[in-house]
Amino acid sequence: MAERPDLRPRAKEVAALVKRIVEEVNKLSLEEQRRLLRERYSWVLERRRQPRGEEERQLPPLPGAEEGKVVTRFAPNPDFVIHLGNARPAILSYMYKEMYRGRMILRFEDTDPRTKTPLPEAYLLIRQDLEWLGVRWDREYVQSLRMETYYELAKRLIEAGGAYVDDRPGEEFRRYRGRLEEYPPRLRSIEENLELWERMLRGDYGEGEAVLRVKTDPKHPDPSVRDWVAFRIIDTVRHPHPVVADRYIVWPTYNFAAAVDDHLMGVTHILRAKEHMQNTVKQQFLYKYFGWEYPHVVHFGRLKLEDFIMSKSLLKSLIERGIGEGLDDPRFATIAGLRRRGITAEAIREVILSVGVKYTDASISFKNLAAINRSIVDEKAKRIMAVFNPVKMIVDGLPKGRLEVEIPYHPNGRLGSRRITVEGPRAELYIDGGDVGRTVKPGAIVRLMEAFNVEVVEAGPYLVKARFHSRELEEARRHSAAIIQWVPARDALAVELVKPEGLDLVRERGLVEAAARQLTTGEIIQFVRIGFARVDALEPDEKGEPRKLVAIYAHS
RNA sequence: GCCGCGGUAGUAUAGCCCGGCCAAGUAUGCGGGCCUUUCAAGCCCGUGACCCGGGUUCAAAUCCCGGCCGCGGCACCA
Repeated sequence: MAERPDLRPRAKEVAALVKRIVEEVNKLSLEEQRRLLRERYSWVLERRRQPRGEEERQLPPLPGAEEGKVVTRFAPNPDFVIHLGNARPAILSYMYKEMYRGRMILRFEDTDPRTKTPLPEAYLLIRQDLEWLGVRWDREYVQSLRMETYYELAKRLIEAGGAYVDDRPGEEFRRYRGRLEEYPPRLRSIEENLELWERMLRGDYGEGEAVLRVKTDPKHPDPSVRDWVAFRIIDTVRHPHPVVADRYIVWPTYNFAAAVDDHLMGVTHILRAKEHMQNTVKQQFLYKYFGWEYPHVVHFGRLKLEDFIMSKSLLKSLIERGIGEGLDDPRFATIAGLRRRGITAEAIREVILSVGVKYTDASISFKNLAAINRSIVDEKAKRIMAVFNPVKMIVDGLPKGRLEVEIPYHPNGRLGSRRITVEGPRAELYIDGGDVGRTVKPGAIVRLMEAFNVEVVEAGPYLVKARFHSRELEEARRHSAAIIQWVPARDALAVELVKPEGLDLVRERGLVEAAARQLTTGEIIQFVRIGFARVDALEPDEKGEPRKLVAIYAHS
């Protein structure tokens, strides 16, 4: 019917016909049906074979977007670093800009030195996080450096009769809420407003003593829309701004600054979370007064990482109380925190792309993120042997002399290899405490991965004694031997694996093979049979030699 | 409370605008198997969803109405 709309008026006839034929076909045997299908209707089979939904995932088109003319923006408040939730508008803005070969703007919205005091280092950290995410922008603005522009626009707005100075206490305004038309400040002349505005700028008013309000619909169903505040006074002597200190006391609110900037900067498409929906309504009043055209807006729901604290203020207070190691604590869902625990930018981009632009909130589990990350990291991560809660194993009966094995860093062989040597006839090495008593028990044949097989003689909690059994892998297979990782005692390096678990950091201590000395900070590796981890530090001793490898666990 | 927006498997998403190629696709998770010098990866099989109720229609995940549930906003925050 979808293909032949011309048949629709005769749907009843068609339905009857279909029914008859289906009955007829059902009378045939399965073999008969197959044969007929192959001989007479092979095109049906052809079509079936085509996989569905295999096309590359793409973002839905942007409303009103023109190739080469799209301008998007990401406008963070530098009072904190960005987290996975903020990454959504950032990445989507960037992807759409790329999709339409447009431009992207990065704008720091730092117009509240009092309750959302900007963090001086955040300006840089946010840029770094964005760059790491692969987000590239074309122009950059800082709102606190654009105050003169806002003042000028405010004046124009007053001149257009779109705003008035309200020098009464806030309660007074609220009292008039139902009959705003009669609110005395609202009735002031343009001249009077201009004069009062000049006095605000001059510093005649203190905090809370005067605001500039935008004249909106006094009967708007949402009371917050009614004559919203465009400028207020902030005592910057007491609350200095990290960029402009106490140079200004009259500050635009978010709705004024953002609205004006979006137009001035030529933004054509605003991609933002749905908590801003009411703001669109408010800002449109300004656009009407100025005779501007409002950009296209795309709203989407929140993106949550399950079991992670996503709230900025909560994260902030945790850090202030000294819980956590800072903005990049691996327990936090900040971009820096995720990076530090081995989540790649590619994985984050993929999650955000897969979540797309829906109104509904999305809650991603870490397992899900990990699955995506694993597929990215798997082919690049060196396989390294490390043992935790190490137990010493003494192997006797080895062939005399040097036993040298060359082990590739990755089964695909593309990551190079390292050599590990063992000295016969008696070797000391360490195995993972978790294996002792399980697969490593008296009488068992165990293969030390990539090296040789041993027969366990004694398996105590602190010492395992074993006897060399054979070299060949086939021999291990014949005995269905467990294959375990191990570390030669001679030049083992201390390792600490930090596992973020909820709000805890569990530290597991162990030993890692000597090759770990060659790793670099930031590298993502896989501890064989344990999981993926990111090298956080190679701590040196007094002589500058690596003393300990610190890695943060990512996922299995 | 008022205003706005949503509701497809455990999770995320496709399909909804424009009703019939949808007895609903994909990814991940989960269960099982194969393969493998890792408990990773890979391969195969299985699992499981249109919030509820009415209506329109030959035909509803898709359109309409009602309900329920969830989210967001209601600042001199952004």
